[in-house]
Amino acid sequence: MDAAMRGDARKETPRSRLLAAALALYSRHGVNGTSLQMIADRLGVTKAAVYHQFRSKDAILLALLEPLVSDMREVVERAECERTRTAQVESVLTGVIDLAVRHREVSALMQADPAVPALHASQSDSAALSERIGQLLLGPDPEPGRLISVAMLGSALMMTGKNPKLAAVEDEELRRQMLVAARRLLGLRSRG
Amino acid sequence: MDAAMRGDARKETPRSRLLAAALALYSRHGVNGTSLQMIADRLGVTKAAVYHQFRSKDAILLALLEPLVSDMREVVERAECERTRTAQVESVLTGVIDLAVRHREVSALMQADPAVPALHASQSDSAALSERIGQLLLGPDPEPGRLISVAMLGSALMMTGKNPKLAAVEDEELRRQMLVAARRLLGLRSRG
DNA sequence: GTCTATAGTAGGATAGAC
DNA sequence: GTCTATCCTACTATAGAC
Repeated sequence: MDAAMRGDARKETPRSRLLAAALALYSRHGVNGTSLQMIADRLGVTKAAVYHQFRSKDAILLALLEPLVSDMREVVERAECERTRTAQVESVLTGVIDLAVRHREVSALMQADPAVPALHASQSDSAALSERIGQLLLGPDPEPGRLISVAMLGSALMMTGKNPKLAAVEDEELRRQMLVAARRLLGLRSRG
Repeated sequence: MDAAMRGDARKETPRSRLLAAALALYSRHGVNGTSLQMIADRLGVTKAAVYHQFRSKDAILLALLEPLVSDMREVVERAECERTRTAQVESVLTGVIDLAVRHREVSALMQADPAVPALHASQSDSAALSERIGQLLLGPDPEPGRLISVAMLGSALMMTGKNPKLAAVEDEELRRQMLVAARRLLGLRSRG
């Protein structure tokens, strides 16, 4: 299996190639800045061929987000089962970092692209999951300092993977360093 | 002077009202997701009236970014004059946080909207300023851990002000708490 | 400074042949 | 699964009246 397709596709299907092309363009130009014509051109086909794979432009975005949303749901549900605050924070922190590193580009897309909330308004709702993640990190009745640290952490975790300077950093290394930095940001002790 | 217009406009001109409307829509829907019709509708006028104030859609975005870019340039140039690494980091950190708080929505727009790099490719170039800010924070020959902390900090600083949960937080409080959190993230001692 | 009207283009999406 | 051809809508932008 090629290294570039880890995690998104087991086989090189027309569908998976289309999704990869769309993700690259969405990351660079934004969803609203990318036309179906641009996607088709990148694949060397016509728009009609794109419509054979997906019934609409929204369907492409949904398909791109689906694996991330699914992983987010799993992370949130697992963390919410923990019984101490410390364990909840620990669980959600490692879970979100893992997911942000595995889905680097899609995470940034979900965090920053205005087309995502517009789409999920009537859909499976990534916003609610982000909200639950925030609550887990905040805990009950947070001080302003905590509120602000957690807000900063949210942007940092989801957006960092897209940074071109980190493109060459291995997943494992990136995960480890992000976890250390996130603990510092929240004022947690590094685990011995 | 009304509290809502601090920093962007001394008088309530048609131009300043237009910029405020555009910024609100750009923040919510993205630049590419906002049409001139939407801006005109929000002001209760027609598109032609918008074109009387700005010759193109790009010109509106440029006018919105200009005060932030100008402040960024000032911050970078001041920091680059400092002679010790510690003083450079201190200067750029306080400067960027101050600017990110004063221009909360525009900062997030510049950081996250794909229309901004597309525009500045041929313009005054905010990308080069961001690059210089990154260099000041990184220093020469950074370890991977530092590279990743600084990448996280960059997203965090520019995006945090847009967080709706922090809308009620006063500028002064937000600035102070962001500075404390940023120091923790970078592993700096709080100033005594 | 705002309007009506319109040009010219590009967008998402569909129909039907191969 | 990909094509050509087309529909309809929305977009940016301009011209010219008030």
